[in-house]
Parts: sequence; C-alpha cells; structure tokens
Amino acid sequence: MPRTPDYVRVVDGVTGLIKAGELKGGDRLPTYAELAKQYEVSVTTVQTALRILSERGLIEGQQGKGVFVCDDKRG
Amino acid sequence: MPRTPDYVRVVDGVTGLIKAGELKGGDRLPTYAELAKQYEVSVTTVQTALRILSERGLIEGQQGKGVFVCDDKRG
DNA sequence: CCACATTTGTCCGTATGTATC
DNA sequence: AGATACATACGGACAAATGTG
Repeated sequence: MPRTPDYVRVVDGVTGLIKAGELKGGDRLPTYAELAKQYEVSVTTVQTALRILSERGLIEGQQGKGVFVCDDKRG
Repeated sequence: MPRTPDYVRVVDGVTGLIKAGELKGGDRLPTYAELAKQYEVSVTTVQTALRILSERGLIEGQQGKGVFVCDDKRG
C-alpha cells in the first residue's frame, strides 16, 4: 500500500474544507507559509497542491493578496 | 504586457502537438530531459507543465516507462 | 535473484519577479 | 519604502517503477 504523497494530503484537506462548506466562495485561504506549517510540509509542496486546486477551478490565487475560494458555479 | 511563463510555453506546445494530431493516443512523449532541452528550461519546469496536462486529462505518466498521450474520449 | 541504467514521482531549499497593502 | 504574499524557475536529492542483462 503506497503512502499518500504530501501534496495530495494538502489537496484533499483543502478540498474537504471547501466541500464541507467551512470555506466558502470568496473566502481567503491561509497563506502558503501557514499551510506549510499546518501540514508540516515545505512551501514548495503547498504550491504544488494549490496549483492543482487552481487547475480544478476550486481556488484562485491573486498576487499580493492571497488565495481565494472560487464561487461555486454549480456546473 | 506580461511575458509568457516557460511552463505555459511547454503546456501550449505539447497541447498543440496533441490537438494537431502529431501526437496521438498511446504515443509516448519525449522524456523530461529531452523536453527540457527542446524548450530550454529545467526539468522542474517541464514537470510543472506535465502535471498540468495530466490534471487536464491529456497525458498520463507511468513511472519507469514514460509519459503517454491519453486516448481521446471525445467527451 | 541481483545489478544496473533509465525514467517518472516526490520533496526540499533558494532565488527572483510581480502585485498588493 | 517597506512588508507581505503569490508566481515562476532552478538545482539537487531520493524514491519508485520498469526493463535489460
């Protein structure tokens, strides 16, 4: 049984918060540094995870401001 | 006018080959190292690009073997 | 089975750029 | 000007899977 990669843990964790409604459209995520600390991974790994979530349309990064949950388009 | 990031050039380049039919379902892509050389970027940047294409369902990596174009599901 | 080379996968640290506050 | 925060890019180190001999 292969172990779950760290970046998948982050992807799943953040996705779970969104799906559970603990993070709603427009909400700001913790910063890279905070997420890295929470999951005990490097900032690089956090970025990998967030890039995937961004590609999936769940979140959107805004330079200088933060990373935000996208509005649920229910599509 | 912001300049196009390197990884986007790779994403667009490979996507173009697939869309144009020069790379068909089941075909193997060049290795990381070869793509890095072709686009004059680092292997890390190639990996970033291929991760995106994988997330989009265009390609699929197989450890020890290579990266392959997914069968077009026409969906 | 073992050794080796090849290739993709994961993870880290760092540097620099860009945008916002 | 400075602090904060995301974005891009690189190099290195290992791990894991595959194929060959």
